[in-house]
Amino acid sequence: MADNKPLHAQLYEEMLRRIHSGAWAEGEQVPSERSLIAEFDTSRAPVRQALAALRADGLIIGGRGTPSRVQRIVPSQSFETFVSFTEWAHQLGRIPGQRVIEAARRAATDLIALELNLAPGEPVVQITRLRTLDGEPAMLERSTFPLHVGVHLLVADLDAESIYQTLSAHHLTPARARHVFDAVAAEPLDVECLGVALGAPLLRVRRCAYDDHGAPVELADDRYVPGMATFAIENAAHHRTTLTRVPAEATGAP
Amino acid sequence: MADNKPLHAQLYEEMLRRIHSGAWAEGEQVPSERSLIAEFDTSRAPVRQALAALRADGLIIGGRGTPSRVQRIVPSQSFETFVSFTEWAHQLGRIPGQRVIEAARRAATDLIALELNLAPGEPVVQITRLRTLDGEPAMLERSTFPLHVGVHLLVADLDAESIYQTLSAHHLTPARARHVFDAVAAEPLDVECLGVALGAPLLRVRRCAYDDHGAPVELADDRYVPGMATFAIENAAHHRTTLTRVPAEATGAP
DNA sequence: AAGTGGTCTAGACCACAAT
DNA sequence: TTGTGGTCTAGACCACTTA
Repeated sequence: MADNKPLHAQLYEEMLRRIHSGAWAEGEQVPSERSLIAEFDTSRAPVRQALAALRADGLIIGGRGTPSRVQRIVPSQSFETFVSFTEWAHQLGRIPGQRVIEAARRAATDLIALELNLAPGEPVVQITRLRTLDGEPAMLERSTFPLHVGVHLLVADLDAESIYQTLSAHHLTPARARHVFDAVAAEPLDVECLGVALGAPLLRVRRCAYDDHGAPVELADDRYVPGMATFAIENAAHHRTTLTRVPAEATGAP
Repeated sequence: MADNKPLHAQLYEEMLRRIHSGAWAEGEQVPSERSLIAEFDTSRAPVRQALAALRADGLIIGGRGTPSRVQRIVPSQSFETFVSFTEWAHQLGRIPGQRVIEAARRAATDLIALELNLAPGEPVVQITRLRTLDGEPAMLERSTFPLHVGVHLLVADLDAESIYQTLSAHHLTPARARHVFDAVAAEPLDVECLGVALGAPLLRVRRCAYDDHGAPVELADDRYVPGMATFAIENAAHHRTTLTRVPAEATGAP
């Protein structure tokens, strides 16, 4: 193991391995802090810091008199999986597909310029794609990119490649995103691509993604066919909230 | 100040006050840990624990050689504010309202029994309420409670009181929740209560809330009028994801 | 009564950024 | 070089749960 990482981070990774390998079984007790201190021959702070990280991940619970227990093994989706439709579908074991409806270069409207931190009228690249799951229409994606980002996409084979992957190859990986959820009625283009009735309800997810330095990378308007995908949030008073995009059938018990 | 809270929690609250009051101005440096140790006449651990909590809330950033700085004053919503419509409206400075459409005791359907971890046919309490913001219809809430929870609600004045508050008074405070988002077409009852057209798109949020011990407390189906409220998620590769229910006008830049 | 996690003290050394 | 936060040690006492 690399020695450059802090001890608590190494302990965290080791504990993660033990949970995923089943050495620390789901529902069973985690060894006591004192025994972990003895095993790793260290002091209490790094052990507690590692355990706190597991706790924040929702992987262990309990305490206060009782030994901590392993809570669940299925983790929340990574940022990458959450942001990228392609990654998400692959993780589910389903086949993502896409068909480019339009890829255009045009001048930014005032609203888009504001969100992307550009001057009104500056050129942007707009790409409209139909996204499918196992061949069935699932979502219509309207994405807008600043020109310096979009140029890489105009020359890419978007019918075969993930936008996320293409951007990553040019060191334009999104590092932060804001998603806003609401419902809209299907417009004519939605009707044509998604095969729903005019005015049918669609789940709209508007996304603005930023790079490492906080510069806007993408502005998107995704419209999901109900029944194909939903979004789930688990949040608790005491630990980190987790986010998942889920196939619509799985409503999910505790 | 109550003395029963741990020191780090008291420090956290005091620091929160200073940030909200402007004593620690946005963008400015937070006093150094050493000076805070001196001021509060304590040791480093509680001070660092309080600062770590602020950091997890996204209220302060920085470090590693540089002093920490106050990041933003509008924090993400607490679990309580996120879960409770009433709390949320109050925090926005808007006036929440509610009208009970129905409050009934009936037998659980198979689906509801499954989600609430009851036997099919066991009694449950179902409450349908219209929620308003500044007098305008905003959301139709269909909640189902296990009988031992719901009995407290059947005798409460739900037109005046928050369900969340009523439950808290009986030590039934939700501690964990799962929210699932999708879009649905307005049904006749939605039309009647919310004043939208039949088939109009509504943002549906299905919620299952659990108490401290993991026992289901509430199963809800909330339908929001587009334009009255949306939900926003900020998620980053490296920080905790934050969740906010926002008035629909504010799309929000970085 | 014994064991657990929660909290706190009082030090120490480190990497890093600004001066 | 100085000050910052990041990490770690080696103790201690507490509240709580379980047996």
